[in-house]
Amino acid sequence: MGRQPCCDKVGLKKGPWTAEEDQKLVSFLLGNGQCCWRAVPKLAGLLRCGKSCRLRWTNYLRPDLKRGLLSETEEKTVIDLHEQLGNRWSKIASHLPGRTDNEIKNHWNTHIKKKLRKMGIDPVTHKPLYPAPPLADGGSPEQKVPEEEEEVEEKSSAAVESSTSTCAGHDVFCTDEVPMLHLDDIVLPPPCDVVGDTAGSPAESSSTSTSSSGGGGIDEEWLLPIMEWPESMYLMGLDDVDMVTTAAPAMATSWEFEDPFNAYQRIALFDHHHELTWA
DNA sequence: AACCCGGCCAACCGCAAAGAT
DNA sequence: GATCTTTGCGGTTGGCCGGGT
Repeated sequence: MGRQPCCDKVGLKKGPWTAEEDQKLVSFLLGNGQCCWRAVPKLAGLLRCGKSCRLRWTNYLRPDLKRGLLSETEEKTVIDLHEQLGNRWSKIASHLPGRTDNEIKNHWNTHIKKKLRKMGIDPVTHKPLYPAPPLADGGSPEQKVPEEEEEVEEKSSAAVESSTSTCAGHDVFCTDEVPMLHLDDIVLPPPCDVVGDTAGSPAESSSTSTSSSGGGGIDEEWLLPIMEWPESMYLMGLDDVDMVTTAAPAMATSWEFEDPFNAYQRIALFDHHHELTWA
């Protein structure tokens, strides 16, 4: 009964990922795409189980991830979807581009749940925690909130209104608020002429990483090796994985983990380029 | 300064679903 | 159709960090 845990093999590493492991995983996945997760750690030279690799990629390393707290609109969407779908975090996440199910789940448990309770709303049923008097006719009257919570209630009344009103009036999700890369946005440049085009990529929000390049924009040192990959890698088969992993240090030299997502957006461009060329 | 406590979030675990044979 | 393998999902945990005492 029950399957063996995939990570119980002796010698497999657990716990937090190191920058080096991240590099290996990203390098491998960018070079080879997402294939069989079980084979990924071996091919990428990682002492992790495939599951752990997949999780790390989908929750943290994926180029299209959006970081930071959920916006009010996103939060509203989550509440609305949760009412419809329950704890189906992955379904909910699919409506919020750039957000992961794990992120939403965490945010729900740490922020939204609490918020709803303070508002007198049961986060499970999305109904008032404190039942209304039976004679209430039509519509649900304002639920009585314990005195200690009234202040909070007042402060967030606007939020209550918006979140609860979404149940009836919410029509379309505002995914346009999420800056995502679309195929149309990507001008596929000739392989050696990409730097200029990507300089205005939508990643400006995280452009604080000026630590080494000083230019405040694209780190060409970093970008060039990446964008030059396809030329050689298209010629590689899976047997050439070693080449990919040994090529990684070239990009690793200027890998900026303090603000990796500026870079990741660039990787996304590369990834699209790569995929399209493959196709 | 030291300790405690709670919040937060990355990562793990176990199960279920989907896919392959 | 049965069995096995792989992937995906949701619940839970563990450790770090900041604020309070």
